Amino acid sequence: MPNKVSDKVIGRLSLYRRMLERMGKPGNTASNVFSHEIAAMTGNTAALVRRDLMTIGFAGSPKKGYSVSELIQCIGEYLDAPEGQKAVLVGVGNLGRALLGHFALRNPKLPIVAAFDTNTDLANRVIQGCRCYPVHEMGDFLQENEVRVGVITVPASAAQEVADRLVKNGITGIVNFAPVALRVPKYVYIDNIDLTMSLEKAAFFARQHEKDKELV
Amino acid sequence: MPNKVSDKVIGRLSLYRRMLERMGKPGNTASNVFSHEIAAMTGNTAALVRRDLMTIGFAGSPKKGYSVSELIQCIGEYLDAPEGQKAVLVGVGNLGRALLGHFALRNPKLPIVAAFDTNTDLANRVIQGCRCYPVHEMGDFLQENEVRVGVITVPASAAQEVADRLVKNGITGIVNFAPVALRVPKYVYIDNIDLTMSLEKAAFFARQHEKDKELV
DNA sequence: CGGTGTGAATTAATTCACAGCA
DNA sequence: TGCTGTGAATTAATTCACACCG
Repeated sequence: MPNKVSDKVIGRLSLYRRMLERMGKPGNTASNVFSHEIAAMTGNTAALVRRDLMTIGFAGSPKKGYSVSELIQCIGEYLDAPEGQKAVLVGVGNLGRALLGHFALRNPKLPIVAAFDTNTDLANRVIQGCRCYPVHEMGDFLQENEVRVGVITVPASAAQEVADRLVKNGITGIVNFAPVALRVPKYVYIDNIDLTMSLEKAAFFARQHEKDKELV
Repeated sequence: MPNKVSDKVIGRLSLYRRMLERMGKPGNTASNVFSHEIAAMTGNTAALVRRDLMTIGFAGSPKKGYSVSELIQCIGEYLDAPEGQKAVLVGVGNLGRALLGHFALRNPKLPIVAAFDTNTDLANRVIQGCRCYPVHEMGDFLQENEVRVGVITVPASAAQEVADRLVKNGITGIVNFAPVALRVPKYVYIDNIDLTMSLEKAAFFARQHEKDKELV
């Protein structure tokens, strides 16, 4: 049904949800929010928040705003697979381990069910609550468990090969931390996270913005 | 000079450079590239590459394309601070450690010169080649070393406080891994990297794209 | 030809601005 | 009054398409 929704909208919805869940935590005092409040929490404008909610067909009332719990549920129905979705991670180096810890128990609808590495010493060890397997078992595992989401944290030199194997075994969504442009079929979604690029951008704009400092 | 260049252009330039450096590595056989080759390496279109190079005023020749070494140098002059730039990292947990390893020796013009953590057990330990200090020494360190770039890898609950202290002590560019919208003055650049969002996006589009699979 | 450089056109993303509602 | 929902306008990002060059 949700035909042609942009990457950016999906990203923001994910963020709205996380912030709303945090809101609901302590005494759950506020059961309603206004678009400008969501905007402030997430660093966006109120108009953009309303647009985003429009695209998932969620309506509020001018008087009370949006129901927090209903909105969380609506975003969940939109974003999550009803029966949940399994993900795997490939490359259990420093970064891989850190991410396993990071993702563990984050979204119960989207667990990382296995990790793979060429280092056979890791085989069957459990890291951050996630069991590791040797890479040669990856194909079978993906097929048997119908995994569709993969995280790549191997060195750049191995990333294309890993991507090829993931795609061959049914993965259609990838988060890639290796600094290479992976070549995959058009139907496979890739989100590239380039840490070096991010640092270099921050450094560049740190210099740019420093000049404007006094003006503000 | 470079007034009003977008975040995206800067990001791509950083990526072009990295790919070009990789090219130049082995026998340095190819000393020239065409825009469509850069495009293929980085997952962009040739037209976009040419536009980006236009914005930094780099010209090639129709016959030979662009000189690899000259282009690397030109991008460097554009992106890097001539005398280099120091960065720090705050929050030496799993993710922080992994990033220290990742950034170590990446770009010699942009070293991570120190890490900070509330855990005093880490004080003066050297992790991934980077010395750790207790957070209470952060302000002085930043001032004395004229640091302008910071990486935040603390838990969400501590991120705003850390950001405030960074900004107060002169930081104008931040890479933020905590899932919160940091409130900072307008002149401070922030790149938010939200790992959970990335995973959820990949999961969403994995499902979307699966439907189109046969069509491709 | 097979490139580059670039104005013009297009498409995507965001904001404006306002009617309508409780 | 202060919000939502949304068409229209605006702004940003990318692609088109073509003159020109060796």
